[in-house]
Order: sequence, then C-alpha cells, then structure tokens
Amino acid sequence: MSKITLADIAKLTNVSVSTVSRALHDNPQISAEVKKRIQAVANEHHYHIHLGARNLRLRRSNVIGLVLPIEADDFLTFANPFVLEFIGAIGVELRKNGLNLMLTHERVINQQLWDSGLVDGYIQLGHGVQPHKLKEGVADLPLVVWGAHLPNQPYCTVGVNNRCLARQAVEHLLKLGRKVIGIVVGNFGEQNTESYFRYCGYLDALKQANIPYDPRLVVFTDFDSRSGYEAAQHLLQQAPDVDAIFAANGDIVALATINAVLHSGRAVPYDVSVVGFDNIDLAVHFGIPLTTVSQELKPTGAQILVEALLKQLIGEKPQSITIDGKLVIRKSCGALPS
Amino acid sequence: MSKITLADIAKLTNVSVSTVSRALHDNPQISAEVKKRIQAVANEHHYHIHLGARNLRLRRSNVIGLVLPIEADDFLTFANPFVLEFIGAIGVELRKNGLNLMLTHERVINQQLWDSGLVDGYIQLGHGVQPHKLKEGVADLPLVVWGAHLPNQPYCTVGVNNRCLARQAVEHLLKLGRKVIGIVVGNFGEQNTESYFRYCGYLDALKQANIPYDPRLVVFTDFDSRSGYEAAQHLLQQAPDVDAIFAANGDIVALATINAVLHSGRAVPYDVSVVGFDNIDLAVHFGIPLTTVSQELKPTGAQILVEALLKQLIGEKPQSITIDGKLVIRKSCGALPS
DNA sequence: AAGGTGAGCGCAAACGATTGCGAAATGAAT
DNA sequence: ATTCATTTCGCAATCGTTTGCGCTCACCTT
Repeated sequence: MSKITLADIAKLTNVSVSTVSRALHDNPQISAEVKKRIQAVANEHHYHIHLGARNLRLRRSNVIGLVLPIEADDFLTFANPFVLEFIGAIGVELRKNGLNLMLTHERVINQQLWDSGLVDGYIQLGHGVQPHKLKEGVADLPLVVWGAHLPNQPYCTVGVNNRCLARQAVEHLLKLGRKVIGIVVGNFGEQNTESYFRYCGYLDALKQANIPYDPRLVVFTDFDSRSGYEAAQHLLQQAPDVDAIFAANGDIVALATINAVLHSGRAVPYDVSVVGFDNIDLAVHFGIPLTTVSQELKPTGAQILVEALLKQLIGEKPQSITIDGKLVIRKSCGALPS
Repeated sequence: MSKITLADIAKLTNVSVSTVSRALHDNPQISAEVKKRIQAVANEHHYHIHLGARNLRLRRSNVIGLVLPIEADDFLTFANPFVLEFIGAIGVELRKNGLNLMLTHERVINQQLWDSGLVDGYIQLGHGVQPHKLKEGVADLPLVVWGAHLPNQPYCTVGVNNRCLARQAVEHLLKLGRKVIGIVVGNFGEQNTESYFRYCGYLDALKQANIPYDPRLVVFTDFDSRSGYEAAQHLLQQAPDVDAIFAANGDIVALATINAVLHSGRAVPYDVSVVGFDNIDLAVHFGIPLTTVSQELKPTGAQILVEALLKQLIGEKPQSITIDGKLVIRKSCGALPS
C-alpha cells in the first residue's frame, strides 16, 4: 500500500486536486456534499498529508532546530543533565505552541541545515561558534541563544546573569563564615563565556569581602564528573585549608566535588561546604542535598525563550532577556564549625 | 538578503538550473571551469541548498522521528533521566549515520506526522499506543520500538529482557540473605508491559526460592521521585519487616526509596537493601551508589537499535533483538547483618 | 429571453531541487 | 568536406501541496 496523494483522491472522486485540498481543509468554497464525499474517500484510503510538500509550498515547516554545542557529538555532552533537561524543557514549550523540535548541532548547521527550509528558526544552547558569524549574508532566520547577553551582539539571548548569581553563591559562603573559598570552573575562552562570568562573580565577591586572590584556589574542569572529581582532588591537595568550594561548572561537578571532599576524609558541609550551579532535578535527591544556583529553566526560562522565538516568527525583534536565577539553599553548605 | 535559489545562481552565471545543480554536486558531466565559476558565485551569495525541496524530489529526508510516550507532553516525563539519556544516545548514533533527529510524540504522529514525508522512519520509546494500530493501512515506514518483543507483534523491537533481569536483581537480594523483599513497580496495563514483566521476574525469583507471595510487599508508583517516595513510605509502613526493596520503575524511584528508608530511621544497605533499574549516569554518584539493572543503552543498545532502523531504510526486515542487560552491583545492597 | 448574480469548482502557476534524455558544440578521423 | 565520437549543457517532467483567478452553470430578475 503505497502513499496516496491528493491527485489520487481527485481521480477517485472525479474532482480536481484543488477541490480535494480545499475539501480536506474544510474550505467554505466547497459544498457540503462534495466535502463529505471527498473526506470519506480520503479516510477510506488513509490519506495523510505530505508535510514536506506543504512546507515547500507554504515556506514554513513548524519545526524549530535545537542547536547543541559542537562538542555535543559524543556521549559526554549528552551526559550533562542540564543539557538534557534543556532539551526536554524546550521540547515541551515548543509543542505547546504547535512546533516540533529537531535536534541538531553546530556542525550540521554550518554544513547544511541553515536556511534549508527544514526549520523555521533556531534555539541554540550557549554562544558556541558565534552565531553572528553564521548569520553573515544569510537570510534572517529567527534565532534565540540561551546564554548571557554580550555587547554588540546581533542576536537575541535569554539567560541568567551568571556573574551576579555566582557572586551571590560565594557571598552565601562568606556569610556562613567561610574564608578559604575555592572555585572549580570551566576553562573559559570565547566559546565559554558562561564560565568566565561565573569566575568574575567569584572574584567580585572576594574583592567585596577584602579577601586577596589566591591562585591555589582556582582549578579548571570540564563538565563531566570524572574531570570534576580530579579537579576537586587537585584543589584539595594544593589548598588543604580550603573550607568551601564553588563548583561553577554544573551540579555534576558539584556532586563529584562532594565525593572528592568526602573521600579526602573531610565532611560536607562542616569541613568543606559546596555550592553548585544549575539546580538539576536530582540535586535535591543527592545524599547531601545540594545548595546550588537555579537558572529557573523550568518552566520560566524555557517559556520566555520560546516566547522570544515566537515573536521573531511573526516578524518582531524581541529584546534579549535576563532571567532571574536564584540561589537554592540546601544542606551541602553550612556554617563554619567554631 | 532573501534566500537565493538554484535559479538565481543560474541567472547570474548564464547557465541552466540543472547545470548549477550538477556543478554544486561535483557531477563529472560539468567541466572544471564552469564548475569553478558556478561554485564561486554560489559561495559569494551564500547559497544554501533548500533541503525541503530536495527531500520532496528525492523522497527522503534523512530525519528520524523519535516518538515519546503520549504522557511525555509535560515536564514529568522529561524529568525521567532514562528518557533523556535515551534521546541523547539515539541522537548521537543517528548523527553518526548522517541522520537528524526530530523529537515528537504519539499524539503528533497520529494527527499529522505519520507518512508526512518529513521523516524517513521512527524510533519509539516503549510500545505506547500499539504501533500496529497506527500502521494499519499505511505505507510501511521503518519503525523500531525500544521495548520487549511481544507475541504476534508486527514491528521490530530492541530492548532488554525485563523479566529475566528483574529476576536476577531479586535473586541477588536473596543471595545476600534478604528474605522479605518488597517491590515498587509501575502500575502495569497494556501501555506499560515493561513494568508487568519486571513484576513477573520478581515473582519468578520468589517462587524459585519458595517464598510465598505477600501482597503487602507490592506497591505501585509512577516514574517520578515524589510518587516513588510515597510508595516506598507506604511499603515501609505496611510491611515494617521488609529487608530489601526492588525499585523496578527506574533509578529515580530507587533513589526516592532510599531516601524513604533513611527517613524511616533505617539504614541502607544494612537494614534495607535497594536495587534499581536503568543504571542512569548518576546512579554511581549517589551518596549511596546504587545497585541497579543496566539496560546497556549507551552505547550498545542505541547502536543496535539504530542499526535495525538502518536496515529497514534499505528495505530489509530486521529481527527483533534482545539486548543483554546486566546487574551492576554497588553499595545500596549488602548482606543481611547477622 | 436576455442579462445579472454568486456559489461551486478547476486551471495552472508557484515552491526549489533532481535527472533522463536529447540537442548542440567541439574536435578528430576519414 | 563529411561523418562520427565525445563532451557539455539545457529542456522539461517530477515530487505533492496550496491558492489566485477565472470558468461554468443554475437560478433570479426584468
């Protein structure tokens, strides 16, 4: 049983293709009897519209591309719960608006997908390969980036103020009496502005508290738990007096950090307090529930992001928006024992 | 700058559309000079192929639809790490084979997506609304379902033997000396054969060990942690003598179960041992690392699944395949204290 | 009976790319 | 100069759908 088209139904019902099309769309131009006859035949033959053809004709697809960072082409990035939660959250919001989601990543975009007619717009997770480079000389496709707003940035972003939130996290540790505060953070470059801003927020808080900068307390990590564990271990060795750690690269790293602390014979939160970033679903369920910075992705962030995209789809130019994140306090941080 | 098409380039270079098409595909029919000229103009104007149009012509899209259970239209299902890891794992494998992934779910399939020309095939997570009902009278689109192979099932499945694995999990508990083994399991119906098979495996193990069935030890739960926590709490109350719990509905439920046990004043694994299902990435990182059943999704399961789909794409009819899962032993289970 | 009205439907042109087939141009051989 | 082979490229059909515009015909008005 091969695919049946409008033309087939037209033949079967002795009307023209256009009449069939209109009948199936309940167009008032078509009389009730003809409509009924055509719809009966269509049902009988299990007609399904060919969306590809329609999209070509209508020049829209109702599909949004979700662009993951270029490193995402392996299991490692997909092991990052925040990435996965992001996909899920965006998927839900898109569907609420009748849009489908196509998973893709930067390399694909470069090679073929941009302006391909397959998607009506893009959502990109992080700045990654700077989108304005992609946009040069290309028709304006709606695009919203999840991330910080950068100066002179030609595209729309939605995201938290990483610097401010990181500062709040560290201030919380200071308020608890912690004095020797380390940071486990992503190796920042042009591709990873988030980590850089969080690092700045860390510095801001220390400066404000008149605590001098100590390079022993800064170590770098990737986004995975192995890397996070090693980084934390390293930090604990080169600065044994550390009494708090800000795991700025996500809750997985925070979790790994907690494990490293425990395995070094210290207690959490008493000897070393730990604060994470992202507030993934599981953070509350850890053995030691995690104090962490929430990006308020679900549902607020995702809603706002998709809203910004919808505006672009109808031709408006939305402003970049900063989401209000917040510090979620749980048991992985505590007052310094006296 | 609006979109530029083959026709535009043809005009600019004074050749026909077909020549442009061939030149851009490096067809030997076109001379080197003409090719170079055309490609230069194409680059200059940032030509990008319109995949929609090509797909229509070639009648394939290189897109695979990933069909989530119909309940997935909310944040709850997307909060299930196994679902998210599944999406990620499949995404990676598809991309390795030059395929893109479109996220969708059963309702969409029913209404519009099936046979729409937008996707070349489907991967469905779980049996859900029985796919053969969808397939009635519809052209055969490649389809692979992640789940158990059922009798008289007209579609191809890839998945673990839930019954056998569940049995192994419970046998492990028995071997540790546990006698009063509870199960927290999904409310099984036609839509949820997995839970049913796991329940059967639980019964199998008990029968083998000559332990009589005790209804107090069976409680039902959804897939989320709240529901799991309440179920476990309920179990602990109505059977205070329980000394092991099989959380058959996923590691999140297992985690919630551990929390419930701890909060009831009992110790894990000493007073109550807990075993989960799925072996999500985080299971190893929990405060009490989780003994759990791995479905070997990454990378084996995903690879095999995609392979089966690829076979269908080239016209073959692959057999359903049973993945070898395995019990991963960690610290949430231990010998009964004497 | 001639002309007017409007409902109901069909024609054909898009949408952008691919490709078989055949035409034209070129060069070589006779 | 004619024939033949070869290269190079264009015509036109095709994929399935949508939609502006115009055609047909029944019915109503004078």
